[in-house]
Amino acid sequence: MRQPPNVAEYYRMVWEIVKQIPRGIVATYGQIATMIPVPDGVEPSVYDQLSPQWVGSAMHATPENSGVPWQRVINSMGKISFPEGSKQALRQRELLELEGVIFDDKNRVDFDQFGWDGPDDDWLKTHGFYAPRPIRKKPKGGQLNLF
DNA sequence: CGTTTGACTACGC
DNA sequence: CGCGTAGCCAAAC
Repeated sequence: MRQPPNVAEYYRMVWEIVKQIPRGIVATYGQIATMIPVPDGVEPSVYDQLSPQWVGSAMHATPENSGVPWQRVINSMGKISFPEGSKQALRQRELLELEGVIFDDKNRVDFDQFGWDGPDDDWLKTHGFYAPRPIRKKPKGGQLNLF
């Protein structure tokens, strides 16, 4: 399945979540997927496996001028998921760099520095989404929050 | 109409 | 976070 059962509904949820990603921050396809409840009729194992691609499809289908910051969603390797050097990849990178996101010499973004932690619990509760799986290994800003 | 191709990720080396 | 591949299937060629 390259598309979820309820495409329109699923895409709507994806876009709603992506709109919450702050400027200068990036999230992964899989991260967005884990925030959305498994659709009825879909096996959880199947969902885990295909949902990241569904999110990718949702990004592909993002309407222009919809205000959805599609450029802030990249793959789990911290890279842009368009062929390197392609017009679309350059476009996405340009948009992110304008927001202050930095790419290393291997065209990767450091999640410890720019990774998203997800919306606040209040927003998640209100909209019925789960908190995303942690993408950063180190605390934000590398600060020490040990009391 | 058969083949290729995905805005992906987890997993095994 | 190196590298290759399975898993999935609608849609484009």
